[in-house]
Amino acid sequence: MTTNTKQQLLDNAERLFAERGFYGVSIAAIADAEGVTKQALLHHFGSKEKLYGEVLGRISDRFDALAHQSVSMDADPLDRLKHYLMNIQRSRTAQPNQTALLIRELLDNKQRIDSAGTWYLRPFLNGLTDMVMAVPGWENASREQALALVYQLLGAINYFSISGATLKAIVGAKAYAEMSKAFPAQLEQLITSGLASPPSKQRT
Amino acid sequence: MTTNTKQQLLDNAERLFAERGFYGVSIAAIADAEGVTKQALLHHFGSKEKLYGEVLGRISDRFDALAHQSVSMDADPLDRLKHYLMNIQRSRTAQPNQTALLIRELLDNKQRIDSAGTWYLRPFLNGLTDMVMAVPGWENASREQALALVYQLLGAINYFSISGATLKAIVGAKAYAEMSKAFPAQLEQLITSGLASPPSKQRT
DNA sequence: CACAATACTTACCACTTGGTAAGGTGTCAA
DNA sequence: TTGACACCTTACCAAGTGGTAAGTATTGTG
Repeated sequence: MTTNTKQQLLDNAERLFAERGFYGVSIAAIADAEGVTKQALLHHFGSKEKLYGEVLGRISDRFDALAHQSVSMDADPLDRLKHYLMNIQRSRTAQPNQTALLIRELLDNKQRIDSAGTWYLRPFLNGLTDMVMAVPGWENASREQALALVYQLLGAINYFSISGATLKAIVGAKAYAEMSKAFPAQLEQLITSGLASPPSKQRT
Repeated sequence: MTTNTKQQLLDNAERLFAERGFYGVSIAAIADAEGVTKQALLHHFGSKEKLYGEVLGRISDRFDALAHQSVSMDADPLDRLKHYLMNIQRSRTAQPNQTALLIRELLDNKQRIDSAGTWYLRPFLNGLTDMVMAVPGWENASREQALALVYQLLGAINYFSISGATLKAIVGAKAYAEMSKAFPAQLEQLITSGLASPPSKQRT
C-alpha cells in the first residue's frame, strides 16, 4: 500500500494534536513518531495547517458514518435518539483522542469561527436537533431549546471523556473504572430525564 | 501601587492562555499586550511555567471563595447544592476565560497528572460530591455515583460555555442570545432531574 | 528502454522561542 | 552619601519553528 505512511502520519497527528494541541506539536515531532523526516510529512500534506485540516476531516467523516448508521435503526423517534446518543458515547470511549481534539477545536476556533461562518460539525448538530424535535412532546419546542438540550447531553458525554485522566488521578484507578462502567447507564437516565420534560407549554 | 503591572500581566496572561493555550502564547505576546518588554515579565515571574502556575492559582482561589460563600447560605442540602451550582454557572458567565483555561488544563494535564497525583480542583470536586451525598435519597449512593452526577452537571455547564462562539456562529447571534437567556432555567431543571433520581435501590 | 510520477532525503533558511547577562534608574532606609 | 532593592532596559543566545530548494531512489507505465 503506497499511502500507508500517510494514514499512519494522520494517526500520529490525531493523537499528538489531541494530547498537546495544535501549537504544542511540531510537524517534526509528528514525523519522528512515524520514523520519517519532517519533509516527508510536508511532502504528503503541504503544510501543518493542511495536515490539521485532514485530521479534522477524518473525524468529521467518522461522525457522519455514525449518524447514517444510527438513523435507520429505530423507527420510534425517542428510541432512535437514545440509540444515536449512546452510539456517540461508545465511539467516544473507543476513540478518546478524537473527543479531546474536538474540544480543543471548540476552544481554539473562538476567534476564527466568527469570520468563517461555517463549521464541519454543523450538520451533526442540526441532525441531533432534528431528532430531538421529532420526539413526542418536543414538536412545539423552539429549535433553540432543542439545541440547548443537545448541548447539555453532549456536554455530559464529552466532559466525562476529557476529564478521564484527572478523574482517575483524583479518585483512584479502581473507583474510576467503576465510574466508567456505570456511566452509560447514568447517561441513559440523563437522556431520559432531559427528554421527558420538554420546555414551556408544560409544567413539572 | 507597585505590583500593578504584575496583576495586569496576570490578567493578560489569563486571557491569552485561555484563548490560545499554553503553547499558543509566547511570553513576548503577553508582555506586549501590557506594553512592557518580555524581560520585565520574566523579572516578575521567573519563567513561563511559573507565570502559568500563578494564573491557575488565582483561578483556584476564586473557586474557593465561591465555595465558602455558598456553603452557609442555605440550610437545606438540596437548596444549597442548587444554589452552589447556579453560582458556578453565574461565575462561568462572568468569567468565560477562566472556564476555557480550566478545560485546557484538563486536556493538557493528561500526562502530568498521573505522576503529580494531586490537583488543585480536588477540594472543589470533593466538596460538590459531599453536597450531592447530603441530599435526601443520595445517602446510600456510592461516592463514585455522586461524583459521576457532579461531572455530568459540570459538563453541561462548561460545555455550553466553551462552545459559545461556535454556537453563535452556527445558530446566529439572536438565537444564541435566546439560548443564553434560557440556559439557567434549563440547567436548574437538569439539576432537579438529576438529583430526583438517585441510582440503585430505587427504580424509575 | 525512456519517462514520469511517487516518496522520500539532505541542506538550508528566516524567524520565533524561552531564557541569560549585564546594566540603568528610581525609591527608600541606615 | 552609600547601599540595597524593585523594576525595568538593551543586547544576546542556543534551540526550535514552519517552510523551500534541490536532489535521489523506487516504482509503475508507455
